[in-house]
Amino acid sequence: MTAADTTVNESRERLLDTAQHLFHQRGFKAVTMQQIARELGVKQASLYYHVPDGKEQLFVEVTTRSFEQHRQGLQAAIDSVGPGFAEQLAAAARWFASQPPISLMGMVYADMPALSDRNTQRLEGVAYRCLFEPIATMFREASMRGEICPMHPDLLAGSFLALMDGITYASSNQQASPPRAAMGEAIVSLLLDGLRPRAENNGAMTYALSEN
Amino acid sequence: MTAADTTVNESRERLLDTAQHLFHQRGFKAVTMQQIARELGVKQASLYYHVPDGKEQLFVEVTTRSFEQHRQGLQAAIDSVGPGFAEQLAAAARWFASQPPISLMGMVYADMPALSDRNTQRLEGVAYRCLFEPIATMFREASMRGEICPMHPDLLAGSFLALMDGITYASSNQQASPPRAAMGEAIVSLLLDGLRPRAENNGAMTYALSEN
DNA sequence: ATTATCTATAGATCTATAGATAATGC
DNA sequence: ATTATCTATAGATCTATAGATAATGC
Repeated sequence: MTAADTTVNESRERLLDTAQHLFHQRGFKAVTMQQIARELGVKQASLYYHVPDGKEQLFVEVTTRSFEQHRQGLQAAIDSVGPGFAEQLAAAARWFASQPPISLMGMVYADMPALSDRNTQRLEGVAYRCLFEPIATMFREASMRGEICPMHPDLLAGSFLALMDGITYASSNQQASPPRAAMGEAIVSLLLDGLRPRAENNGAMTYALSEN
Repeated sequence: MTAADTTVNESRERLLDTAQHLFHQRGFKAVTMQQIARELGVKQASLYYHVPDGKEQLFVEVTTRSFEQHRQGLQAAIDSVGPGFAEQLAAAARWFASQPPISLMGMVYADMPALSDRNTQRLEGVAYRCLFEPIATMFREASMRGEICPMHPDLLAGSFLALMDGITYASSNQQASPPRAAMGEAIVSLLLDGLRPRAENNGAMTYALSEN
């Protein structure tokens, strides 16, 4: 515990990565320490050497880590394209499409209720700060610059997150679904221009109706 | 089993209602037979008289029932407003806002992996037929009538479902969130007109920027 | 005789701990 | 001596079954 604090701990990192992957794919309750151990090729009890505080703490740690990564990547993506809102929204969508799914709504539905109140509150706070806040700020600033119609930034941020979360569902569930990046682009243009045909149709629409 | 098939079975209905409520609020794995029994004021083992095929079959039954109810209500809502797309979309949104949440994405994330393959496929089929199909058809027909820009109806249906699912999340999670019906309206106008300011701004936007 | 409950419990998991064991570095 | 694993297992759940018990209707 003393020297390992500073040293890069290879085994522990592998454990966290594996747990993160499994948890975010199947949920806290559905994943057992047994399964994580099997994936790593060790015995279940051996995990507790690296994670002495147990399964719930492990979940909180990897989820927090994942959300922090999203905050950083999301902010970098938004900042990388300058102050135009349409570009920022597209950059945010590309970021989500490039990342492994988070199933935010699934977590709230199934994982949070299984955690202690303290951990639920903590994770909700992290989710707010890392995912909701950066996006709401983007909408709020665009609104103040007059680039978008004045709608409640919180509602827009929640809608955007729900849509990004939904891309996961569609692409895992549907047979022969389009790539996630293309779905992200289509959703961005939907959010920008809406469904109603415009007089000045400048061809921003992708994803035209094919068959079915 | 012989006479009870036709007779309305009061206790069994109460059991199904309670199970449906709990399952769709917390998920298949998180809800125990113990909890369902406690809610009903009976002992856990007594449930098996009404549901001899066990917990998983109970989940499949109540989820199927719930999806069928959605199909009926959704179709009735859409049909009740005639052929105008904007009205149909608003009616569908009102339907979802009026119903207890389904957490469709949460189910796919957490519940499906815990079921047998057979039951997963069955429920996916029911979800497709009851939720996805009616909405995709609405978009497809509006598209053919030229009322909306030509975008892939499946993508639009998935996006709409994700947004309706997301309303749940926002209204359960956010402090002092607006009522679900108002969020539904705002999302409909967002989908119709998009975020970009229009020259001919006919004031369809609700939910104007307030504070924060 | 049928219906609907109950008590008791087997059997299956799952988390987490205790203590042994092997390998590595001083 | 420290690090990282292992075996073994206690203790807590959870599902589902077996068989007893009470109430109702013929």
